[in-house]
Amino acid sequence: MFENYNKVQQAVLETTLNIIIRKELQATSMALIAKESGVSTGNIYHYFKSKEDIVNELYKAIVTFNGEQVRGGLLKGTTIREKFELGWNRVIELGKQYPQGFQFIEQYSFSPYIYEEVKLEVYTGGWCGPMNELYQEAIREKLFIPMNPKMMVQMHYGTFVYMLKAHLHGIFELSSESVSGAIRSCWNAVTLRDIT
Amino acid sequence: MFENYNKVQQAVLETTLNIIIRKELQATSMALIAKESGVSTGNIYHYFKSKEDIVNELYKAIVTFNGEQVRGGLLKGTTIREKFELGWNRVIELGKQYPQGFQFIEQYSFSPYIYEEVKLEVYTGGWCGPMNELYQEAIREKLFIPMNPKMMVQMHYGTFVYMLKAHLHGIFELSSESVSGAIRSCWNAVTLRDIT
DNA sequence: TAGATTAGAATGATCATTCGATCTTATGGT
DNA sequence: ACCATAAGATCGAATGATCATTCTAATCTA
Repeated sequence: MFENYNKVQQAVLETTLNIIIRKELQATSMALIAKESGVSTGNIYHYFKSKEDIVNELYKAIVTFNGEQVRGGLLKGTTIREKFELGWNRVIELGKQYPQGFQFIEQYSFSPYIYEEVKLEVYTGGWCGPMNELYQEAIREKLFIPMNPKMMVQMHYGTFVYMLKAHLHGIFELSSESVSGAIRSCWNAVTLRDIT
Repeated sequence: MFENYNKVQQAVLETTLNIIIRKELQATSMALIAKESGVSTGNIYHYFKSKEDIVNELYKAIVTFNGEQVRGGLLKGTTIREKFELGWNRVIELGKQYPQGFQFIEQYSFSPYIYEEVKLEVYTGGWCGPMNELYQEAIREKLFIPMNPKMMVQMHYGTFVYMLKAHLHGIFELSSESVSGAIRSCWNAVTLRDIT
């Protein structure tokens, strides 16, 4: 997840993620990050401009990583349906595999603490664009109902986010059958058919 | 939203909500709450045990209020389909009408800052229980596909949460047609039919 | 005039950030 | 091969600001 950073930066980013999820941003002090990461406060400031900078870098790293993974899934598919399934599958897999990163993005994607410029930079390089295009194409081919494609993507993302949240909070288990069932149900929700 | 509190408490809760949404919890200082609410710090501590207490009380107040509204919608309907539509409509209306409350709950429902006991207390008095039962009934009557009802409710809630989030961030407008379209699409996603 | 309410300065803790010193590493001259 | 030296990396104590909370005195109310 942090391959593009050096050892010290990796330690700081990983530790910060860990503490934020465990104790909230406001309880995440530089002293604590220093202690848990094994990097002195002085040295942290050698690699990061400020605390804000650490958190924004963390955000950037995770969303970029997720974007690459999901785009990879989208490219693997050939038909629209295949791309749909592979793409969303990656989203869910990422949430299961990196729960802390998932929770962090969930909590901070709408937070004023993350700079607008970072959010934008990351949105364009993420997976939303390609997914929006996929939906657009599906509408053009009369496969999906004529709804705002961006809205559909957001809604489907919300579906999986809450499925993952509930799973991470132990409300229910998430078998591969229930995942594919959920994806299929989303597909059904937006494909054209006669009954209303 | 804060009918059960006195004038001072209302001012403090409203101001706190406002600042938290604008500036994050960590930038929400008692001094700022005092200044913006017109209540001195000393007096705030006359009505609240601590800062944590204010935030938890805020959480409780909003979720309780939302719970009452949505349960009211559920009771108004007679058929399952009507209850489904009226219930989710209330959820969306609440988000549109009280965007700050909506955002606050969204950000803090999974935060360690809110006591587990408050989350639990509020969950039982909220709308999740009645909605779960509605889904359970729909499954029993072979109207819905045989999926974990709690999971379905979470997924549908996520759908509307992200629709609202995108709307609040100006990605698209939310007409009453697109809202009812979204609800219909959720209904279609889980009702039984022949095509896969 | 007693009790409840309000005010805001005082307190002590904690925090982000800075700074000067020490340690490590890489380089180049002998 | 060996050392001198400079540049970068690391450290943790010091700094000054800010914060949650407390306390005492003032004000209101019934």
